[in-house]
Amino acid sequence: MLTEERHQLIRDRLAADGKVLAGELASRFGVSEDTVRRDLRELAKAGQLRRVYGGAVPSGPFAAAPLSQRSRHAVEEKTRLARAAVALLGTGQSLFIDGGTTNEAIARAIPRDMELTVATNSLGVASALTDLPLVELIVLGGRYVPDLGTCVGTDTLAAVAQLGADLFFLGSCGLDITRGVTAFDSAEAEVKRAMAKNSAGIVIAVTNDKLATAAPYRVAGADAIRHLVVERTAPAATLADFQSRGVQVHFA
Amino acid sequence: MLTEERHQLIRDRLAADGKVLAGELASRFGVSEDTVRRDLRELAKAGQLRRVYGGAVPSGPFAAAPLSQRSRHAVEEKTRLARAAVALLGTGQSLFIDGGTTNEAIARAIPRDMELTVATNSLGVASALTDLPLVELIVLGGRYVPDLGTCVGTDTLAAVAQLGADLFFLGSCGLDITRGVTAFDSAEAEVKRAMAKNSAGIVIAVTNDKLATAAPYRVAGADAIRHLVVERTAPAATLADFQSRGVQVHFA
DNA sequence: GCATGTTTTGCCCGTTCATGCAAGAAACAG
DNA sequence: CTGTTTCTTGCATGAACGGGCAAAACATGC
Repeated sequence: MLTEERHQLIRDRLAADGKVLAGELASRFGVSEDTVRRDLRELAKAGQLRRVYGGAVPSGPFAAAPLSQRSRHAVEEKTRLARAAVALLGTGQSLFIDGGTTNEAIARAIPRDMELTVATNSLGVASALTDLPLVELIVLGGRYVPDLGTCVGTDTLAAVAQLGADLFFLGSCGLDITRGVTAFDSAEAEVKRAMAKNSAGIVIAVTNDKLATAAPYRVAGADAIRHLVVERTAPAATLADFQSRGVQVHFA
Repeated sequence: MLTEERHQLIRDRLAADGKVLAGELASRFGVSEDTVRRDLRELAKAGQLRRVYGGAVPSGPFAAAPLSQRSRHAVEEKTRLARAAVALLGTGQSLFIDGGTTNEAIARAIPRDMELTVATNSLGVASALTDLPLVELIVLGGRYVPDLGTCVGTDTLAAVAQLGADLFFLGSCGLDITRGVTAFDSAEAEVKRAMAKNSAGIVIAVTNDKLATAAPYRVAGADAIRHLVVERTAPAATLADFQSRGVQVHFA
């Protein structure tokens, strides 16, 4: 039984059943579970499946949920980031919040007794805020983009143009000291630019994997950021670059 | 049974039924209730559902009422109504859908392979539609009203004015043969009127308790309704009144 | 054929993770 | 207010995990 042969069978079985179990594969292939675990580890590294305790599940296309599941560590890390980001808020402020899982975590981290006015084009953020009695919520409508979980387009831009905010929580982007804040989608970037233009300060909370990466569309320069919320393990050199541009860095 | 697998099944069931019960899931999965509770807690932490006493409901505006209040009969009845309402749809049509639990049930009942363009001011309806790959979703933004679960105001009206639809699913209102369709809120009624004006036909699906009741604000006359979807147990006399005004009555 | 280096595999061990159970707290129903 | 159900927390147990190691299988060069 060749290694490559096993890999192909695992892929097939995953596509057919939607999951595989390490123990089951071991007995089916006649190899030890350690070998199967190694196979799964390699396939996961290549992005062909997602490793979970006890086996593996498909990655990507099968993850139909808009708030696609991330690893447990990522969830907790984002929650920590969110708490630190919320600490920047003052009662009575008005905010723009756009899309991304980190921004959704921030929305969930807002305490119930905080009075705010929030405008968002993210359905996830909006849903999280509907529970909060003291938050005045303004939904920025438009054409909904499933991949982003947000609304974009001319309608969205028109709605943003009529509003102003103290802070703008800018999410799910690439962040690079020279290229600044960048987005993966043209229409998305346009909305972000409009929000940035109409707010007094920009807040960005990112996990380490987003630091020092860049996407095609430019949103704002690094010096436009007022607050940057990062993990404690973020590389100090990168942070120093941002700080030299006047960015205030906060640790989760 | 993989933990991840249970999580996916819980998400699916929640999307299909609008609720899950801890005990029921435990026996279905063959695990202890503690494990199910842990699953629900994790999913709630990730923002994928909202935990309530006895089980969980979808996150966002669905969750306003505790589980006890959403009686089993009402959920099942609304699901039946929803199926009958969806039968009125044709591929490629464009729709307005406004708020209300019945309209949310209708949104959830739309099959995955149906191609539609849907504009809605209800966050609950929008959330339900984000899963559907062939639905072009337009979110009608504006000031969010927690009690209604919908957006209203001038922004909403402006967005509606730019659109047209084949059918308008008008929800959560009073219905009376002489006073017609009525709403509880002034701004809400205004949005409903705008949607009615820009659509070719109005569809109303109601449970029996909404028949022959009226609210302060008038939306449309009884003869403006094209399709009325009701329970099998709806009083025949009332239905005959509507039919004499040219309303097509459909039973769930 | 023989020696050598590489890859694969199985085993061991300390660690992490999922699960069920028990006890106390909280929420609901009557 | 009282009893019951459900929930959370802590804990113990067994399964799954990753890393290290050595043997086996394989490839390569002489």
